[in-house]
Amino acid sequence: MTSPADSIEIQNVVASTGIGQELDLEALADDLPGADFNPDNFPGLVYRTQNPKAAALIFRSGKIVCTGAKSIDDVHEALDIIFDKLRGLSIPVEEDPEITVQNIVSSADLGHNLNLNALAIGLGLEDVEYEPEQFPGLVYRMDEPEVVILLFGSGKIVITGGKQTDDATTAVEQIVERIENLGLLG
Amino acid sequence: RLRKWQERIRTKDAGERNLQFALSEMDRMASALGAPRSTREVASVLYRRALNEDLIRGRSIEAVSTSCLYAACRMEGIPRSLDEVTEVARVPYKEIGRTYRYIAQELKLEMQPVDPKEYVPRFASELGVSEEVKQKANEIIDVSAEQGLLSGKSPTGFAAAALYAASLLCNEKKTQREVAEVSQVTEVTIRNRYQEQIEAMGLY
DNA sequence: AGGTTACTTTTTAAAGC
DNA sequence: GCTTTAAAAAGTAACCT
Repeated sequence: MTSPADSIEIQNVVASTGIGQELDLEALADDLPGADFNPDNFPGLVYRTQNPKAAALIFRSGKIVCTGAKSIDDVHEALDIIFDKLRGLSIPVEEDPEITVQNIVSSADLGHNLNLNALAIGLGLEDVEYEPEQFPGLVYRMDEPEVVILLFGSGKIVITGGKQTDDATTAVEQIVERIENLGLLG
Repeated sequence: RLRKWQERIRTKDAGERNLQFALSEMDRMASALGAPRSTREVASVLYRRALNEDLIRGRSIEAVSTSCLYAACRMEGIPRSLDEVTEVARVPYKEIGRTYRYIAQELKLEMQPVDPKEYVPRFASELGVSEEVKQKANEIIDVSAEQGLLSGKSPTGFAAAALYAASLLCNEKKTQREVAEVSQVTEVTIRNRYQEQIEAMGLY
């Protein structure tokens, strides 16, 4: 028997860090092949790593946002690549800049179709946003852990807003229990 | 002290002027949408509640007025789709949707999802089909919704497909194009929902 | 009629308007 | 509030063949 918690897959990890050094993004855009910098549109320089696949937003302040990685390890690997590139450009970067995970997006499968109409009423209309005319997913804001869950008619779900790896696991266990108690799972 | 008093008067006057503007806007849009007087009254009550609870700060009067009217139509059981409302509104679709969700949440309206059957009478009369077609469409909606086909689907597209299917079953055929026009849904969506619904009815 | 692309929702940091 | 980045879910839409 496979439980929904076993179907959890991390899809995206967002993290922030900083090199503790101001940067000249115009010069960096010229020195970093593949860098996208359009200060008129957005103040950050966009740099993409291939292995692991991730995108970094580098700011003038030296602060960096990394997104698109599939695991926390990948976030560290991607940022290490960027730190080394900067060092290669004679830009001083601290030994191990602190990296903070800001958001983890995961997907999972409850294994049964869901009646979203009944679920909206069962979970409580005050805690739920379900507007199928605008978006097919039901939006449920969970308090503990503090995450947002998108539930679809297929039983597939998305858990986002968590900062720890096990937030998604706890959230899935909680939502499965609530849906089961409502008699709305399978 | 006098300044504060004057400012209060000014704010109150501005609020009253804005309220009059909001009421006239809701009236204009309600007329354009063919919504009855009761709907305008519900919408104005919602707007006054939003005003009293200070929900308009940081939002445009237009967006709040439009959202109140959209919510009122739904509460009265005679919904207008966001696309239809957008056609007579002066704010974009996305802003109406976002403002509506905010107002519904803050005023604790506890809005139920729109029942596709609520679109049948209006779409049917615009198509000029018989009472039999309406009844058949309602039956198709109930049967396919019971089989779980409604989850995540647009109520407008669901109603449109049911009316298309019903018109065929009752020998009063309306083309997908005709149904698409009155429902503001694409023919592709009608086709997709139609296929699922006739299977649910055991009619393929 | 089908296929591709792209937009809707949620989350999160960053700097600045 | 907006701008940008990534990712999943499923529905709808626009455009092309």
